[in-house]
Amino acid sequence: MSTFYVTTPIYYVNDLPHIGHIYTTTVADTLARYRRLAGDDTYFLTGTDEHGQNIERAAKKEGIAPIELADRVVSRYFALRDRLGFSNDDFIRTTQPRHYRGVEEIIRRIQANGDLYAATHEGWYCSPCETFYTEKELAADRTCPVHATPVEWQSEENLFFRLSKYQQPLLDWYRSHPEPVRPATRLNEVRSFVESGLRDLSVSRATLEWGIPFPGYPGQTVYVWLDALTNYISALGFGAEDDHLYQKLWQTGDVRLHLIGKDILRHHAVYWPAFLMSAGLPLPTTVWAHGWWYRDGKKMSKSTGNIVRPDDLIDRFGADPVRYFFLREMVFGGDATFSDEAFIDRYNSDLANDLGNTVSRLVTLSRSAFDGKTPNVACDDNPVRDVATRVLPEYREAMQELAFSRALEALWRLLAETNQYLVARAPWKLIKTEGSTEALSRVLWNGLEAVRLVATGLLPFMPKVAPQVLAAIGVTAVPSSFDALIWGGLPTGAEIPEPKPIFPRIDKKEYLGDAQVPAPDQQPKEKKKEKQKDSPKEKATKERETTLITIDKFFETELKAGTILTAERVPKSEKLIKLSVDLGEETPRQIVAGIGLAYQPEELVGRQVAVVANLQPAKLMGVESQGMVLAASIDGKPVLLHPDTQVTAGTQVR
RNA sequence: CGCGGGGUGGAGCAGUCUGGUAGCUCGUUGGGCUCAUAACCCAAAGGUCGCAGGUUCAAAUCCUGCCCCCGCAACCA
Repeated sequence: MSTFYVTTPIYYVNDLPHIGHIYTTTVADTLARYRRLAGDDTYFLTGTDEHGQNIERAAKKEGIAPIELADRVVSRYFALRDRLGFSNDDFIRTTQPRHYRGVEEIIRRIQANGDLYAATHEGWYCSPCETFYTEKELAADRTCPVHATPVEWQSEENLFFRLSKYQQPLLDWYRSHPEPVRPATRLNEVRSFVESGLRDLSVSRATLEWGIPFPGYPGQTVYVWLDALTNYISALGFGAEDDHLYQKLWQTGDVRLHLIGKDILRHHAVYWPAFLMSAGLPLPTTVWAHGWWYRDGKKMSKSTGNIVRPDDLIDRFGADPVRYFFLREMVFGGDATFSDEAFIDRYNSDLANDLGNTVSRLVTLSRSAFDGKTPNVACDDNPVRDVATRVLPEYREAMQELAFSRALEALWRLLAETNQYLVARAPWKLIKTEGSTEALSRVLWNGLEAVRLVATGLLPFMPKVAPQVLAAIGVTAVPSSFDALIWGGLPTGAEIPEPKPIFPRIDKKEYLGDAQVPAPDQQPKEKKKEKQKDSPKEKATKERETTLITIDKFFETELKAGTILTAERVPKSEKLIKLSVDLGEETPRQIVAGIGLAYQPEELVGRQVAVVANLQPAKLMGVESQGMVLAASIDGKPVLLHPDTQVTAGTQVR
């Protein structure tokens, strides 16, 4: 029995779970369930990354300890696990003692190998960011690209990992077989990154409090990736007295698979293997990166205010259809679009029509012809069986390749064949003309058997619903292995319950129509592509959306009418225009506005605009902006507001 | 020269590594069936595979150049 160890990234507790987490974990779960059924000694790990400045700061802001914040977010992940039926064998948190032990042990080994050295890390330091920037990263006048505040040249004593030493070993590893990084485009990407030269990596911070103390270097804290990546082995007991899981699954394991999003490819395909090489430990067998989900990538409908999150779909249709959609719609490795319309189309045509309806028609026929039971004679030689024996190996091959959509297509070919077969044999006619004959029994048994095979193949994908499908055709024992995945397993003469729709059809118009009516207390939200990456901006928007402010609060905003004196494009920027605006003050204000896609600088000069006058100055592309020009936003396209008649520059707006 | 992904019937995609009749799902049209969740079955229409060159007996696929779209970086203050 070979071992199969699959991991998701550990998720940063800075953010609540979102579609990206749900997706990766769903993939891992499906794979793990498949491998268990296939008979592999399977272990599935997920968890959370809980250290770092962001957590520290966010916790401080709320006046709670970082671990309290982490606990809170972790509880959300547990809720999600229950909701989506994730079958992870363990959940690692980087704040757990076992993880500390693992990190300490890997550092000990890396150090013993001479790959750690202390050096001065010099650079431009922004203290609000607690980050060093390179000259190139700074804004034009040497200010912080995030805060636009001055940075200082600081040097900090840090520990460095000799990443450069592993450039060639990594390149050799990429050449090894089977390909350690997949899909191939990602392998190319990472190879060209390594070929361009590797610099040693700083692996500690002196300014970081919330993290693992660096063993042997008081005052230093282990920096993110060395900490986080080690979870994959610390969770197995690496560095602990009892490390039997580590020994079985990692040290001598057959498959060590990391599923990741393509954004963290470099860390998993460069840093992590380099750390492992240095520590003298086995590398992952495969790092497999998937793409992004885009949301509503195409326009869904003309009416705005239509944001339906996966949560809503799960609430309404259950977790399994959403799991199905994830795995069927995205060609694993590529990008895909998540939209409600696509979901409903998939649900209706694949689940309601192809699967649900096929079950329904077979069950109805069988119950009426065979007294509420499955047919009493089985059949071993027919076109459905032929298709099944062809399609099942395709399904299994695709699953081995993580080609989930192909695996599902294969199962669906069997459903299509079943429907064709039914039309060809017309059992509903046989019932009328000949009654419950052996011939009829064979026909219906074949159809039901095909459904049984499909449902069995769907167990990894839809762990809650697939057993319901089996129960609907009289199979009450849920198979625990793919021994069940061969022709002939359907019991004859088994009781079948009264059929009820497992996948009720969704009325698309009604559903999308409903969703399009925003709740009364909610502003219509701007619809935009939503990347699954963390976006602080997006979160801020969410928090704001229903907040009412007092009039006093509003008057804190100083709005003025102003006249644009000059306008020019910010170099190298596509949408920024630098304006100087007369606000009735001694000197005109320099304001940068993101309206360059909608307006030409020439047409702006002389116009009057509404300006937020008491906004904290900020740097955009290195240019200071001392205010904000107000504009209406149509699908992100700005339309400037201006006074109805000419007014004196500096006139108050309220 | 910033990095990356993409351009294949109306829509969404596969196929490109390894050249050989252009494929899938949805949608459309016509027909069939009536067991079934307005479902299912059959048939048809619909494509200069972004453009231009090149290699080849043969190019969606390989080579060269170009155009366009989308993400990210670093931009709605």
